[in-house]
Amino acid sequence: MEPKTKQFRKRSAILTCLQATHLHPSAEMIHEMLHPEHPDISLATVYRNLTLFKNQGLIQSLGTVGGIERFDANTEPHVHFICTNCQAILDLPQIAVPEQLRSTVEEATGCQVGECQLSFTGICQRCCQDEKTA
Amino acid sequence: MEPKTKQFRKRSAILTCLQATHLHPSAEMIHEMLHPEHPDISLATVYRNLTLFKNQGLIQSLGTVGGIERFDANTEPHVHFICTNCQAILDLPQIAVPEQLRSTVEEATGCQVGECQLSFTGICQRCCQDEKTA
DNA sequence: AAATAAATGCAAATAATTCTCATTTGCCTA
DNA sequence: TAGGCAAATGAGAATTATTTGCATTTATTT
Repeated sequence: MEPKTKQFRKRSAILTCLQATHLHPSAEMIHEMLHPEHPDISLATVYRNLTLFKNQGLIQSLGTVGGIERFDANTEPHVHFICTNCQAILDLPQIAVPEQLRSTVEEATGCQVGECQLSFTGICQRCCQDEKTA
Repeated sequence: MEPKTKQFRKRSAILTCLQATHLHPSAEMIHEMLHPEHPDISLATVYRNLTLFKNQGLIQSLGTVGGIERFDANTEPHVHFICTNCQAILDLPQIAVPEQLRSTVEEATGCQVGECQLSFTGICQRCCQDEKTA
């Protein structure tokens, strides 16, 4: 569903790229992934549109890994595994986010809870294998 | 328990400061908190020692909030609330970390799980009140 | 076609963190 | 006690992810 006008071609490309990948990429990763098809998209535009999408609630930030912010087009609450060796971020659809805790937190603290993030860190399967080989 | 030698006075001061606060501070916050008693501790030393403590497992990083890394001397798994308005980080001792999920993750993915982080974001009680007042 | 508004590229600015290197400090040994 | 050594530190430069200013392009509207 290409946008009718050319006005948002680059913007759409950025969002589509993020929606199409499992990599939970950084701005620069997106910029590189787009380069073959859209070599005229600048890194600043990627950053600007990611900020825009974030404010619109179209995407979410997963925070920084190794000092670099990572993004996810899946805004449903779900769990992540972060490899501290290769910086890969994997979805863990096997694990449920304890959504019912939201109200527990609100009652216990008087805070107004928005998001809930659950993530595990460690060494991913691929890196475990590579360690053995090396 | 002041260290026997003067060698680690500054290092100890940094760790003690982090252990004594609930604020989950950044490097700069620690630097400022230390300033009255230790005006001769440089920010670089705070950063260096925090990195050291982290590698030694004496403290943990909570990731970045508003682009700034925050630290916690409590390395036990526990849950946090992060206020997206004032950047405060609160402990949520009322909520248990789902530790048993660790093995679930390992079995489901073949990853080697290290840490588990559960955090809620939203508006803290104080900021909720301030909104009404303003 | 002109006017207007939004989107973008480029390069400079920003800011948290890291690094370099000279200096200080404490410890160990002769 | 003096001298040597290694670790720790301060100061500021360097690094680097991200943001911003501004001129230009692009699309829409009149």
